[in-house]
Parts: sequence; structure tokens; C-alpha cells
Amino acid sequence: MRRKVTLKQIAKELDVSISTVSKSLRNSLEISEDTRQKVQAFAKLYNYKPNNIALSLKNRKSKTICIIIPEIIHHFFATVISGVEHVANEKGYNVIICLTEESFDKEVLNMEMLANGSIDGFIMSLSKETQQKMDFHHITEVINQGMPVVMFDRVTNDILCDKVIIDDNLAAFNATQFLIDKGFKKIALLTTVDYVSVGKLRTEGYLKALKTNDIKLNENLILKIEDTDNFEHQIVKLLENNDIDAIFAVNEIFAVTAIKVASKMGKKIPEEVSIIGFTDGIISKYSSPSISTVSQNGIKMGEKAARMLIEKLEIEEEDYEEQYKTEVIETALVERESTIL
Amino acid sequence: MRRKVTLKQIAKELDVSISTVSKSLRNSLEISEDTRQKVQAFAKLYNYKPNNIALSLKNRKSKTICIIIPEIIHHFFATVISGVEHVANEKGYNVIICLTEESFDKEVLNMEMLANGSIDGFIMSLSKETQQKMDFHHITEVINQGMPVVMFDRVTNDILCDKVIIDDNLAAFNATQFLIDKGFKKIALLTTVDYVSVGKLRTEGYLKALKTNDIKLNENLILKIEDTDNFEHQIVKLLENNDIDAIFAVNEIFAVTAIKVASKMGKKIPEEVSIIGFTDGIISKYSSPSISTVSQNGIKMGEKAARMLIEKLEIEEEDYEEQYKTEVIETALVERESTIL
DNA sequence: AGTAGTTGCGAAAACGTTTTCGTGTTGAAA
DNA sequence: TTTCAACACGAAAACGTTTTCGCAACTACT
Repeated sequence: MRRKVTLKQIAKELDVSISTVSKSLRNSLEISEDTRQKVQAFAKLYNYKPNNIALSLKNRKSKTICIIIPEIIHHFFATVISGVEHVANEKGYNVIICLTEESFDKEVLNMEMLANGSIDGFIMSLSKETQQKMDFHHITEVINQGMPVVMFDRVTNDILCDKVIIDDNLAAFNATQFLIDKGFKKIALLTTVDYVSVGKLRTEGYLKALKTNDIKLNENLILKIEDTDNFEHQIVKLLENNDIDAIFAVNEIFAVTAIKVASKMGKKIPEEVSIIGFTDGIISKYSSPSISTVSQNGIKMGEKAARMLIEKLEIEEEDYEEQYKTEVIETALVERESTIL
Repeated sequence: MRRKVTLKQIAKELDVSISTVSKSLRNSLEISEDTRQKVQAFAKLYNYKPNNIALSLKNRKSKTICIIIPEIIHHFFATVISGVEHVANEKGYNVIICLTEESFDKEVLNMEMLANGSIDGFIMSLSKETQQKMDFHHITEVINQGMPVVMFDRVTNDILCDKVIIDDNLAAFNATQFLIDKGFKKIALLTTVDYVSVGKLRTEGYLKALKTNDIKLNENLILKIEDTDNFEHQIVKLLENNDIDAIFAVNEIFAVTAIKVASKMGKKIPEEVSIIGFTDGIISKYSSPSISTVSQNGIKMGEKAARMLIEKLEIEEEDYEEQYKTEVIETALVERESTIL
């Protein structure tokens, strides 16, 4: 067990000053060729690597960013992390993850914990509880301290910062329009409760599409699912009590569950009911039938968010100007087996 | 934009020494009640929080652990992270993630980068390339520096350290035995190439089950899939050229793909072919038919690994004794629709 | 020989903590 | 009045870097 060697030890060993060692290793011309060689050889021999923590303290930046998400066992968030990690790695940054488990308190705690030098900036998607409470003081706090924050997917207008989103409204509109263009008029909507920002927006897109096409809204066809644990019977009821020819679901789980339920009820998909989901995850891809879906490119979102954050981080203090952008990532409709041709 | 306040600033403002401030905040009896109150009030007012980096440097520990995995867009690894994060959080540790994308070089780079003070220990699962190369110098290096490492799932006997695994061999044996007990004798195996440690072990379990039950091995029924991108046609061929009544797949993707392929070929599942997968992920759960599978509790593995690592980290230097454990996490067979009753 | 410029290096400060040790002041006991 | 402990606080070192500045010693020019 050989502890890591430090500048001090090298200096002592070689009987020079710490400064000389440091400069030699950074190839400063201030130091004679001779000494440099000697120091470098010694450092290599003992496998010297500068201590990151000391560097962080000195430079007052940790080259680490934190991504805060509700949960990780969720394909979309996993893809976002992947995107973030990818560009972070490329730019020499580390990524710390924090899971809020949809809890406001954990979100606050995590941010407070890390905002004290450990990290240089945040990339985050709000927890459900935070969205419900509409309490964002922890975020303003951090921003006021001069720490950049980039929000993605689940964002809020109450905070001024960079954001990366998809046009949930438009994407939902397009998906619904797609169904309408196929000739469907009795389109059910499986959505979340309204305080989930993306759910709300997607619901609005659905409504807009109906309106645009002069289809009368039937409230009975809209199912707002609160508890994501046990909602199959709600879908059963929806399908039993209504004559439905297509379903638009605001996420994968809702979509695949609808398929399962419908199949069990003997409805053929897509012949009798067409289904479109949201989030192009692994479920949609491997489901039978595979699910047509609005693809929300998590990797791209993550990459974009990371790029925006790092850009902010690397602006020199003096040329800093407060200016926030909201980037909209393109979505696409991926046609698979759950919709008729 | 109010920069974070430091001990120094408080000291200056209150006209006392830095030591006094520090002690007051830690409620040292050395400082008079009066001064303590004053300092604490001031600190609270200005929302003082100690700088983590400075603490890390001082204490020579960062309270951060790193988890290195091949990829994150993979249900199993996501669950492991979730488990790790959960106990890390509980114990006051942060989690840094590194993705190797199955690349040896990235694995080495990441470890070297972080082993310099940034983190206190590693939790890792080997990349495919590393397993193929059998080059583990980067890991021994880190361990020699006195940094604890816990390996999980994809481990190697060449490294002495704590490990968390499932009994892949036994689990595969049981799954195969389960099929045999149903009366099947023509059981195909969809597995990986041998250098993937878990794939190899699972293959061995399958072979053992056949042997134990005196079923003659038919090499044609074993498909070793190398390229995970485009292997459907291989499965098609397997099913076309052989009379098969059951399939054991060493992962979810293989299993669900087998289902898709078989269904397309008109084979009824589970009536004509029963299928068992490995890894109880989201695909198996939501596939139609849902897939019977060997459940490998990622959360538990992550939790266990984190606990083992943190335990090592918190042992006092003097009572440290080199002793490594390998924990085996229980697996279970989850019966779903892809196997007959 | 005297001056100016170059070369090579070291001391020390800084980043923000914690902690050990020292020291001056007070109060009480002898 | 002297002595000593208790009290309240500050100086400084330490963690491991980088960087500024200062200072010798040498070289080269008048």
C-alpha cells in the first residue's frame, strides 16, 4: 500500500523547493532544462498525479456538475444522464447524480449539500412534489450564489435560467393530429394529473388538435391517472364504457398498459384500436405490438443541457452577462406496429 | 449575486479570529457563550455553509464514491445505481457516475482521473473490453494506493477485493431445471460470447442442468450472440432448423427478441415454446406475453455494494485488516406468461 | 570595472477549513 | 500579596496545489 506522492515529497527527495517541482512538471521555462528533466523523471517513476481536491480548492472550481432527477430507473432519465455524462466527460467534467425520488425535501437537501464548493453547476428536472408545491427557493438561492442551473423537461416559468425542453404541446398536437389524419375521431387520452408540467402541456396539445379539427371534446375519453401503481382497472373502465378507436398516452407505461388491457379485452391492435405513446423507450420498442411513439431524444437533451451549463461555466467572470436561453429539442413521431398504416 | 461567505469574512466582520469563528460554530466550550451566540447568529444571517472542498482537503476524504458501469441505459445497471445512491445518500456520501461504454480505455481513464483525491472508493462492473483483455492493472493500482474497490456482477477472480454477485451458474441451472421439470427436453440457449463472465457462468449452469437430468447436449441449440445489434436472423435460423420446445435466454433483450421472432414465425408462446429470460427488467414485465425471468435484484446489489464500500471507508486506519468478502445476492424465478403452468 | 539584463530558483501567499498549542486575563485560594 | 487554575481567545500549521515576486548569480555590454 503505497500512498500517493505529493509535490512536497518530491521536493524533499530531490532537495529542491516545492515551487520548482510544480513549475518543472508544468514545463515552465523558468526552470532549467536539466532540473525539469530530473523532476519529471522522478515524478513519472513515482507515478505522481496532482491531487484534484487541492486543485479544486485553489481554482475554486471542481470540474464537477450535478444532475438532479426524480428517479433513475426510468428510461428517459437514464438517457438524459447518458447524454450529460457524454459531453461532461468530453469536456473534462465529472457528473454527480442525485435522486430526489419525487420528494421536495430531498431535492432541497441535495442542492444545499452540494452547492458549497463540491460542484460547479446543476442540471435538473423538478420533482413532482416541487412542482406541486411551487416552492423554488432552493433554486433561486443557488442561482443567486452565482451557480449556473440548467433545467430540463420538467421546468418552471418561475425560475429564470437556461432550459432544455421539448415542445410538449406541439408534440402532443402532432401525435393527435396524426391519429385524426388516419380518420379517427374517438380518441382517448391517458394523461397525468395537471401539476406535472409535461402532462399538462401534452393534454393541452391533445385538446388543441381536437379543436383545430372541429372534433367535439368528450370528457369521458380523458383519463387523468394520479397513482401510477394501480391504474389498469381505470383503463378497463374507460374502454368498456366508451367507443374508442384510438388512444394517445402521455408516456410509455400508460401506452403499454393500454395495449395489455385492450388485448386482454379482445380488442385487436392496431386493427380496432390504434395507440400512440410518448417517450421512445425500450418498452415501446420491444412491446408486441411495438408502440408508435413521440420520440423525445433524451440523449440530445442531456447533451444540450450539459453543453449549455459548461459554456456558462467557462465564460470568464468579467464577460459574464445574465442571459438565459430555452432550447427546444425536436421530437419525432416514430411509427411502429400499434398504429395502422 | 452574493458569493458564499467564509470563516475569514465572518471573522473580519466580527473582529475576532478565524479560529474563534470556527470553534463557535462547532459549539466549542472553549469559546464564551456570548461570543458563540454572536457568531452563530451572524453565520445564520449570512447563511454560512462550510466549503466542502476545503473540508475534503483537510480531512483527506471527499465523502464521495464513484460507480463505474458499462452503460446506464440498461435497466439492471440503473437499478444498481439506484441502490447505491440510496445507501450513499443515507450515509452522507455523494455518488459520481462514470460510463465506460464497454471500453477498456475509458475505464482506465476514469479510474485514474478520480483516484486522485476526488473520491474515496469505487464500485464497479467491468467493461466487456476489460474482461476480454483481462488487463486489470488499473484496478490493482488503485487498490494498492489504499482505495477500497467493490466489484459487482461482472467481476474477476484476478482481483482481490470485495464483490457482490449473484450465483449466475446456480440461477441458470435453476431456470433450466424449471423448464426440464415442465417436461421440456429440447431447450435452446441464447447466450453471449464466453468472455462475458456472467454469460459464461449462465451457460455453464444450463449445461449442468442438462447433464444432471441426463439430457443429451445438442450443440445446435446453443446460440452465442456476439453482436447485440443485429441477431434476429440468427434466432430465426435457430428456430427454423431445430425442433425446440423451450428457450432460456441469458438476458432480457435476447428473451424478448426470441418472443418477437417466434411470434412472427407463428409459434404460440407459451403453448408451443416456453421462454425464460434473465434480469427482471421493465421489458420482461411489460412484454406481451410478459416474460418469466430470473430476477436479479439490482437494487439489493447496489445497496449491498455501497454498504460494503462505506464500511471499509469508515474503519479506522489502525484496525484495518485486509479481508475481502464476496456476497451472493439471492435470485428468484419470476413466473409470468411466457412459460406454461 | 561597473552596469544592466538574463537565468534559475525559493519564499510565501492564497484557496477554506480544523485543531493544537500558546498566552494573556481573570478570579479565587493560600 | 502571591500563586495557580480556569477561562477566552488567537497564531499558526496542516491538507496539496499554483503563482507572484524577490533575489542571487551569472553573462554581456560599455
